Amino acid sequence: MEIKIKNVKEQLHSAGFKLTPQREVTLKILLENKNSHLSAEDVFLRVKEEYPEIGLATVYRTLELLSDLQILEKMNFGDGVSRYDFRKTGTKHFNHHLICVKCGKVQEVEDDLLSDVEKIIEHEYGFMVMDHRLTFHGVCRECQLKEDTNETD
Amino acid sequence: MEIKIKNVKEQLHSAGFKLTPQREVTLKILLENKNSHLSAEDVFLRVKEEYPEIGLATVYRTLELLSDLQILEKMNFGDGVSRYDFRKTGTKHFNHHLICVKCGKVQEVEDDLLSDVEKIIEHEYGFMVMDHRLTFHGVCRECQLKEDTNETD
DNA sequence: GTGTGTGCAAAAGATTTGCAGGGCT
DNA sequence: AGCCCTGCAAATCTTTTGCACACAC
Repeated sequence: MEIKIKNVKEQLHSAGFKLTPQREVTLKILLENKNSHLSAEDVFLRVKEEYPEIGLATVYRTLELLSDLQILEKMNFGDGVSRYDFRKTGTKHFNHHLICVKCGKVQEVEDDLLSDVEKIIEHEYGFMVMDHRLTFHGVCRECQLKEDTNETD
Repeated sequence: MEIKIKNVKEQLHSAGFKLTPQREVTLKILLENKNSHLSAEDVFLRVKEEYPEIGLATVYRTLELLSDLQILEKMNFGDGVSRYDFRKTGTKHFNHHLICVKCGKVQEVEDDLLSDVEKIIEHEYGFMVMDHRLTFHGVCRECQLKEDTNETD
């Protein structure tokens, strides 16, 4: 369940790559911000605090490498930047996201709610589903409460 | 059901904008390529054939304007470019997309398959859903047939 | 010494913006 | 005249790439 750096190190080695200090710090930051869907820039800034010599290109290369190895998932919420987070292993990596249009928070939904929908797609459209992305835009619980209290919107 | 330029013209006027020749050609191209999910560049190149003086910035501005007016929907399939298509009016604009990883074709699913899922999200997560994006990645019927015939992949 | 990985700077690609000019009212 | 709209070029932003150097085996 828990992702460990040691674990990733083995995956890197078995694919012929090394766990360099830069990659290790990057991984550490990602582990500390699990489910935060950081952008490359976000990761870069945080890694830089701990490893100031790092270059943005290295962060991009690391994020791409880890995505290729299916350790990270690269996703895109339509705001022009790619965001990265650990790919869930147990759940067939079928996560959904709830994006609050008020506060911008991104919340994960780990339940797989789409198996029925997928069956329909496969039967009705003859489309063999390999993966899916589901994003809901709306207002999160906290912002709904805030709105009720403070009607200044 | 059918979108007409005249109709859009009225929407523009009531919002204080004009239907310029550039905007009209852009609309015409979009109408001719409904459900094709053209990128700004795609639209630009096609408009240019008919209206060579147009600038790319104008196309961007038109696409943004029409998206603001909820005539177009701006979407993003994670390939780094925004794509545009008419927003479906009848269907609560809840369309889903099937993206074929073999041939790149994007197919529309107009059925609303998510009303049950949405209820779960609202009840379980207290999240007020306003819109959603659902994309399936997989292999379309045609490419599956091609693969069966020609096992050269 | 061969190869991988890095930092920097430059390049590339998509989109936005500043500005002067054009047309309509 | 005033205002909206346009084309062009420049600017911006994200991401990728080229290159020389460093480090490991």
